[in-house]
Amino acid sequence: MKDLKKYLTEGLLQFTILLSLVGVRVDFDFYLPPIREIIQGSSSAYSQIPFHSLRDTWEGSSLHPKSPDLDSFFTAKRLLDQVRALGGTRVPRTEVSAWLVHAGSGDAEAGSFSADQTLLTAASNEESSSTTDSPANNHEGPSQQSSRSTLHQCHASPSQQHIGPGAAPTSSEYTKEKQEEKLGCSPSTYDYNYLHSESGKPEMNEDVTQENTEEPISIRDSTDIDLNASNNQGIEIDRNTTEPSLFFEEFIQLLAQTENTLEGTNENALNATQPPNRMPQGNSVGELWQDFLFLPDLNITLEDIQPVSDASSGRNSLTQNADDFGETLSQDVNLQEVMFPSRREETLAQRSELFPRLNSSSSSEGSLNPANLTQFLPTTDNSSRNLTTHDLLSGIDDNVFDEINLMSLALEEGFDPIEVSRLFEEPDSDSGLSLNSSHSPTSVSISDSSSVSFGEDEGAAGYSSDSESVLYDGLEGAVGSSWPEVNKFCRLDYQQNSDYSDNVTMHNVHHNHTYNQLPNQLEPVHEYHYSLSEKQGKLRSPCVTGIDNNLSRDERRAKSLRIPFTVDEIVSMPVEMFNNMLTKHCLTESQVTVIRDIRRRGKNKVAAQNCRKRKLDVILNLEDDVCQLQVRKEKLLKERAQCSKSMSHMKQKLNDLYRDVFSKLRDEQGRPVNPSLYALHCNSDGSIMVVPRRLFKSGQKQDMQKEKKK
DNA sequence: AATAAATGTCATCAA
DNA sequence: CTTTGATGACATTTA
Repeated sequence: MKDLKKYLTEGLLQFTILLSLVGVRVDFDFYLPPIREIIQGSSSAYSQIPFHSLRDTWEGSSLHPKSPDLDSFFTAKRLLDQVRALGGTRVPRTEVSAWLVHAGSGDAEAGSFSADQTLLTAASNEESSSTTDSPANNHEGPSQQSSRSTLHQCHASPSQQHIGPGAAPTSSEYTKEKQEEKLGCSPSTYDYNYLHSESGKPEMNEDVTQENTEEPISIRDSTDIDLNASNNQGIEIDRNTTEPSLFFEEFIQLLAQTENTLEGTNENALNATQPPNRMPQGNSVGELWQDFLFLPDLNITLEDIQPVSDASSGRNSLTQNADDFGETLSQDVNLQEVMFPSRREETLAQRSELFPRLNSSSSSEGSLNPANLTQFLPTTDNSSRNLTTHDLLSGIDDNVFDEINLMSLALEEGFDPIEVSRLFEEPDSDSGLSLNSSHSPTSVSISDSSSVSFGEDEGAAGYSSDSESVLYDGLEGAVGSSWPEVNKFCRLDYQQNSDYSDNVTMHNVHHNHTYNQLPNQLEPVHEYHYSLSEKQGKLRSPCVTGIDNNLSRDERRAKSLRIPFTVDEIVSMPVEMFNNMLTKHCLTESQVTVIRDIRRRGKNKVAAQNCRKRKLDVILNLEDDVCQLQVRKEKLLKERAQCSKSMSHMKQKLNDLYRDVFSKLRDEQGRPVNPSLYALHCNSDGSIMVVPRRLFKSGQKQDMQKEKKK
């Protein structure tokens, strides 16, 4: 029993990791510059939120705007476009989220479309039906339609929250909105359906079906709405930006629920499963993660999960979820084969490359069976996501898993950065894992550490000598590797240089300390390294150089001084913690100096980024103002021309009238009145008098004088 | 190799 | 006094 629980828990953990990772990538729409501007407005820089701290938070699981993962995003986007081009039906972008979540949904096509089918599965089935044209999918029962209606609702509703005139929240506001949505502002039906159908409890989904069938919405409705919504970028964007994180969080909750289900009984699961909209206030992703990670004995392998899913014939109650899970897996694989048979092998190959890393990074003693994992991985996506994340999966490299492992480790340690750093300092510890054991299980730690850290071409920096290898021994991961940014920087290089670790083994590092403006503060050994590195820097292999570029100078400096903190930690930690760190640790003077420099520079870097962003915003705003003023000026000029034209017209008419009046005027003798001698004077009371011009002029002069006096 | 843009860094000021 | 953010100016990196 407990083993089953552990297996499933571990499997779900891995699955969640994959899902969350994929979700992160899908979230890239958020970083499309124009779209982002639409959402956040142009004043995001004023939010004063350090980018790195934002991305280091759970909320900031979204990527840094400048993250190199944008490449992955664009790749995924291009692939998605290809998918759309393949199928006759154009896939709305909204469906991407659904596909991704489908990985976690219950048996997608295990049987007929029953009431317990998840809404997201329904969505994915819709896609598969439209793309593969499977006959089975053509028989769509009312329950499926109802599920789709739910999908439609949950997609439309949250997006509308952001739609509105002038809806351009700043980044902080945007984050707040996301949090509000996560806390239950999103439609309850959506959360309810999603989570309960995920748990695979038919009795729960009956309610869902009843609820949904009240308002049956056809599949096409959903699609049409999505397509229409694509005309409105706001809708589309919001959907893409809010849902992935939502799914991720809910998935974590689902895992906890699954845990409860396995621990207790099935009937308890119903009670334990609460509607997501009643999610406790403090149930942040981090807490959920923490709760999850505190579950005992997570050390299981996917290999162990496989028998559970294979036991579908048994169909006992405890393995019900696992059964559905396994069926989903195979189903997804089949879908992939149907849609992209040519890519099947390629994808599998990439995944099998991935597995050893996952294996080594996920559990020290666990041995993942690539074949099993191959079946496992596709669950994170279905047909469409296989396309969009074909590269993404390859992008989910060891670094990502390492990050997660580091985070979990950190959580287990109470997230004490010091403790985490100590973990990193254990050369043989798999918990140090991160960059070490993942990409090349066979390589030794030293070689890996060097592979990750060295080779920046910056200035005179050079890492080509073996003499400093001792300095870095066991420090891998201590600097800049436990946070997403650095790992993401490293990712592509890992992918492209799968065998490079062997090469890198030969490259140990020298550090350039000329960067420091106060070289006298540095220990003499560093000066020595600098002189060496300057000479040998150009001799480094391009492979190492590419990886080395991923570490900043400060990171390398910190590494060289054996500073047991990451640059991000040093920069982003609060002042109190920072001071405590300086006092509690026996740091040398040079270390303290470097740490302070790192902190100062890191802070200033963020400040400079904000400042520049702000300046750009100001410039853009001024340009906008100029454009608006020019438009207004042209408009005023047109108005003036119009006015002068009408004035001349009026004058003409007045002259005509004047002449007409004088032509009919006669003096006492019946002679016509000379208009050059007389003028028409309009009194204030509206009466008109014929006044001799000299009197009229003198009267005008008097009026002028009076006005001047005033 | 030259160049512009982007980014990092330092000095300085103000809060 | 220290810390932090903002910003101009300069340096360095990147495209």
